[in-house]
Amino acid sequence: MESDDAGLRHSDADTPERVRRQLSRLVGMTAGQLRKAAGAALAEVGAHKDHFVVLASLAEFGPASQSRLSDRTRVYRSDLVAVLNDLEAAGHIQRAPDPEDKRRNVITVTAKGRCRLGELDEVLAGVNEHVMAPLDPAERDTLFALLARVNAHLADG
Amino acid sequence: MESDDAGLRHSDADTPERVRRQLSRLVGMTAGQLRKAAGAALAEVGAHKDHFVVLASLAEFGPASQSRLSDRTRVYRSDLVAVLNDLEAAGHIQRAPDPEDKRRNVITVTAKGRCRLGELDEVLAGVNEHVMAPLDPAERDTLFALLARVNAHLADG
DNA sequence: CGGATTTCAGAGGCACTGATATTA
DNA sequence: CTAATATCAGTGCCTCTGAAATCC
Repeated sequence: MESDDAGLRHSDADTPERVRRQLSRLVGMTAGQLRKAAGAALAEVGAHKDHFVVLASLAEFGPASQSRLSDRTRVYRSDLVAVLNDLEAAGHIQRAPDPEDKRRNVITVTAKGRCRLGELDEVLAGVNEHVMAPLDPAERDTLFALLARVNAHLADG
Repeated sequence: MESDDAGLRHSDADTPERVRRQLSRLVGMTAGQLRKAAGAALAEVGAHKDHFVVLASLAEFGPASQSRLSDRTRVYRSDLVAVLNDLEAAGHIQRAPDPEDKRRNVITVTAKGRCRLGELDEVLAGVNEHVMAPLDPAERDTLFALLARVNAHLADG
């Protein structure tokens, strides 16, 4: 079908084919736009990408130390500190010293935090809907599946 | 078919579904990995992403002022200066004052520059092959087309 | 002692803005 | 005077590294 490569041809008349066939460029440009869209939407409600990820991980998998949270969310330990400071100041999480190991903090999501998570989830659902508007449901699944395969392949090697 | 969402399920057991269904996260992670792969491969031959883009644009569309080059490549005017300094020092391009408008420099790719472009193209072709290894040709086309459509849609709005 | 955890301080890449000097 | 060009300086976001302090 012609529509398969229509997107490619319509993209940049000023971009050489050599450049256009670089997946890294196309993915990079798209990532930048998505980051901007999600970042702006979250900023409107005073939130950040990592706030959402951390709250979601705590809500779904339960309390954890900062180290384990870092592993689960792929937010670096160093950066996690500021994120947790924000969430704690807003009353969305609680930081309590672990009685069994005084090196650790046990992070727990509060009721207010779960509410906040719902709010951020709605905001991001709106962004997702806007971003994937040109794709029908089957195409969205396909896009996710293809990206996930490339992603998993690169994570291994 | 089950294989359609297999990639999704196999991705992160530690990642909440709320997070996993954010396209911005999946695209962002993939972009990071691709950037690393391409960046490392180019660094091995002493090159940079923008060197390739600039050489390709000059080779395909001919000489241009820095301002026009910036428009064509989407490399900012400010950042383009350093890129052109590198390329000029290596003898890959020539910077000559425009006789018709003394504000402008006319940038021309040299024979050595065309040779360099071929070299970088091969390097990046290898990266592309490695990165898209798990996808068959039809899937690669589909991925490009879907991303291009999302991309074009976001570029408009 | 070696090893894990939290924290801070900072490097480096990329996208982007602002100011300045020069010339049209 | 205005507009455009090349250049330089610097901001902000994100990924990631290194080191210090505390505790096992």
